[in-house]
Amino acid sequence: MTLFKALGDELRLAATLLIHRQGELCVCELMAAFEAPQPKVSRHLASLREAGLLETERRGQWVYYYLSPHLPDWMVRVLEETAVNNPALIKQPLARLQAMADRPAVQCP
Amino acid sequence: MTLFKALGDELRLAATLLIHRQGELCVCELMAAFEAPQPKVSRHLASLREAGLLETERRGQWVYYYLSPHLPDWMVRVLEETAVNNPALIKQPLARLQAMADRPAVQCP
DNA sequence: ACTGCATATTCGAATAAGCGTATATATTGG
DNA sequence: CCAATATATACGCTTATTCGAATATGCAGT
Repeated sequence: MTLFKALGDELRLAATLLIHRQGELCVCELMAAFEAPQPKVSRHLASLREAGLLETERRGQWVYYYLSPHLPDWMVRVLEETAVNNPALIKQPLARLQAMADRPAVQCP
Repeated sequence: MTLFKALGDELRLAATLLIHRQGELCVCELMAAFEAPQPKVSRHLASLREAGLLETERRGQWVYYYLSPHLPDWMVRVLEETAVNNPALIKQPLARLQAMADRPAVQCP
């Protein structure tokens, strides 16, 4: 699966941008952000990982997804170019994420 | 069809990059460059046009495809970033194009 | 060990993409 | 008008994607 094929699905694209923006997110946060059923989110994340875009780290019951540190710089630039010029893609998901109650590891102590 | 979906097919991606690099190309030149049957090339070009990436101009019997001048700058940057970092994508097609005999409007008089 | 929660995977069905063959349209030159 | 060339489209078929529902796995706390 090539980069563009991986980003060709809107959920995968928006999830990738949201994850990049937030540093890392777990599956349940993405479910809330996109109001999508769990298997759907999980499957799309799996294909992003298989495409080499994301990596995962389990912490307790949660699995966190983050941009692969091995992603070539130009791919990161493509993502950032896309994010800057398409804020609408993640606007609502970001709002829902921030409004989410009981987020597992909120970054602000 | 979004940008990334349009570029998700390898022929569409490579054809777009080749067209961008060459300024414009007609269908028969792309057939030669990619050694692909005419309906296949034509269909993929049509979907790139429907996606807003390409526009066409008929000159005589030939229909020339070129990057849409209305393409947002960031999309052009994405294409150029991709081209610079993936030269292999169009290397052989470019060689076949340059080796092509009887090209319709060769640019060097 | 058992329960609950988070995540992953499997399965079958529905939909969409892509392809080759055949055919249609457009243009040029007799 | 006719033939030849370039391009576009329609059709039937095959293969990929995507989905929801159900099930499996993995970890935490009791």
